[in-house]
Amino acid sequence: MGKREDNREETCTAIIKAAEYEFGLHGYKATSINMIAVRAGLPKANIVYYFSSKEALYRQVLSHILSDWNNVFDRATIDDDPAIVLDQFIRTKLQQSMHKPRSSRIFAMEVLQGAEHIKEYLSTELTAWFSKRTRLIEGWIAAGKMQAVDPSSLIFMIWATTQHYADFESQILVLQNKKSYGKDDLTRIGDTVSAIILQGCGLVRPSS
Amino acid sequence: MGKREDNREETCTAIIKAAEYEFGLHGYKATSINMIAVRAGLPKANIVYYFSSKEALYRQVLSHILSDWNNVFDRATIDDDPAIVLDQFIRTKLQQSMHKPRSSRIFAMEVLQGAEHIKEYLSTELTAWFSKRTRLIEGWIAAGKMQAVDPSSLIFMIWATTQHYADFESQILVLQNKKSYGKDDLTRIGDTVSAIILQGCGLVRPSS
DNA sequence: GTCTATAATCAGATAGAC
DNA sequence: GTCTATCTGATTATAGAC
Repeated sequence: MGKREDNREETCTAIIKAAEYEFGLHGYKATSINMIAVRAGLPKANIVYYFSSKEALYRQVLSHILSDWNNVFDRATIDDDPAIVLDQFIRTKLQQSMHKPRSSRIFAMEVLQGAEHIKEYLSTELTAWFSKRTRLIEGWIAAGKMQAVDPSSLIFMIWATTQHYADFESQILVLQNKKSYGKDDLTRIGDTVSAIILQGCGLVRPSS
Repeated sequence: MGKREDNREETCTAIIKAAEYEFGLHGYKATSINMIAVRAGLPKANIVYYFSSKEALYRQVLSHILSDWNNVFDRATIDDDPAIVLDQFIRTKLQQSMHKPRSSRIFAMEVLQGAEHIKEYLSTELTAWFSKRTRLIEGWIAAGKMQAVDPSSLIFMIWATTQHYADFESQILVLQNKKSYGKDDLTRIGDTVSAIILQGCGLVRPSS
């Protein structure tokens, strides 16, 4: 009995991983249960057996991705230096984006198509996170720690820029005549993006 | 005969418009020919009659979108003021993004899924445009008109930020508890984004 | 040229053998 | 628990009537 349950868990994990891969490549609708089954090395009926439906599996994949999205920014307070926090936030996001591009793409496609499956997450968890962070930025501005900027636009700008490298990877690689990102790319892009945004908010980048 | 051809052209335009709408809402795969037919007010066989296949219609929609994408930036030269050009570029892109969100989303989904249908456009037209623009920025930097920044990252940053408002509209509206963008949003966002990016490049925004 | 009816294919989900 | 075979429905594309 113990062994069986272990197998079940392992199998489920393998299926979610395969599903994440395929959904991240083709999107929800264009991914068939069979594609996932082939990648997981299982007959397609097993997929449905473990996750009753394609949509249920997709929801599992989504929540698996969202649970992975915790940031440095989460723990920042008004006493912290906005330059250090924002720099870290940008670099961490960029790293996530370039390290797990398929997760980012699944999320992007979900939002692009109306975010029907994650409406609740957006309107509860993320909204709470977002209003805390905008208030923190307002606090920094009020305390004279940074220039007056619209906090929402600033956060969207950081999200947009960092996710762009995952979501538009195919375009970027063509334009730069590359096959994949290198380690130097991550550094160069991080430096540029962080420099522009920090300086744009009247902040000085930490020298570390 | 003249009348018939006129009708044909009108019908084709109506179909492309309907297709753009539906593809922009659900993406390529999740949009059925029937959805397009219903929106265009035609029987679905007519869609296939005018555009031999779903994919051919999709390609038409894509090229229709791409032909619409000319920017202020296109005509800028080294003698222009980078502050004015970049400010205009940002605001125009933002306006396009918020005014035609579905076009932006079709393009985004296409790139997200590997850009198979527009590989040629990316590697010819867009690559040419891109290398011209990066060289222009390098020229400005060499001429001391702006601070040294990585030109590619700067362009990607502007693309990412401006498109974000179309592509992630559903997320943004939830987070800001709105039903749609207002005219004031366009102004506020344009001001913030332009201010951060220009200041981030060591430029002073034109006062107009 | 325009549309109805239909063929051919492929998807998600189920029933039931092992 | 695991897998094969099958059902049901939807989709693209075509054939052919008007």
